[in-house]
Amino acid sequence: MATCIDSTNSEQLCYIPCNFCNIVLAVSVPCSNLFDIVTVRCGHCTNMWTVNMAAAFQSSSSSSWQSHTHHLHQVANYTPPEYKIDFGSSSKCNSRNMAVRPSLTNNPREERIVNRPPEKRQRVPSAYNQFIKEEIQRIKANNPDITHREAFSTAAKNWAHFPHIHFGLTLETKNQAKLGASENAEKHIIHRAAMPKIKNFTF
DNA sequence: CGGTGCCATACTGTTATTCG
DNA sequence: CGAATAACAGTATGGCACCG
Repeated sequence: MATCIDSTNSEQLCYIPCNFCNIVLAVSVPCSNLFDIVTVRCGHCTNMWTVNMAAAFQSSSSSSWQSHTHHLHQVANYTPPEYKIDFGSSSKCNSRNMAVRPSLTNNPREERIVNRPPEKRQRVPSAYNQFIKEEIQRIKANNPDITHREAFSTAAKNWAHFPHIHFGLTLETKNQAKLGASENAEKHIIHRAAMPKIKNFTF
């Protein structure tokens, strides 16, 4: 049924085919929920269904993994407009919105040229966008009285001060280059436990 | 007065354009 | 043709202006 691949230490990227439109959704599932029953909503057809993540995990045997590898590679490199998925009925992750991508296998280069809207471009939110979104929520949760402007500013500074935690992207190179500089920003250290869930987008 | 739309914030990534 | 530069879109949301 579903196939899961390694994403980060805290989340697992799973590919779950939609029961209704057969589109394969890339779902980022927290490791704590990997063996729960979660509700998935297809961003393409908007239908919802439940997925037993434990069964999904077991069904993704090593034999089937080979046959999926190529397809998943295509999924991972596809950058369509974002679809949302939520775990509405899951008691453990009822408030999370997950970014998912339908597994259309269009040529990214071709889409870049052909599917360009005539006026406004629809773009997939970058890692920075994701960071800001979740960081603002976190800051406001910690400081309910803070203004949105201040929260936004703080989130942006956190991003600027911690390039090495940018969702694990280019971790190795940036970390080496900016490790020394980041030491000066020690006072801004964010409680890692409170950090937004890192999504290892592979666009 | 309610609904709608725009702007502001910081910053990055993508795309288009220009120039050597 | 490749590099450099500019413009724009995206993230959330409060506040303000405008219109019916």
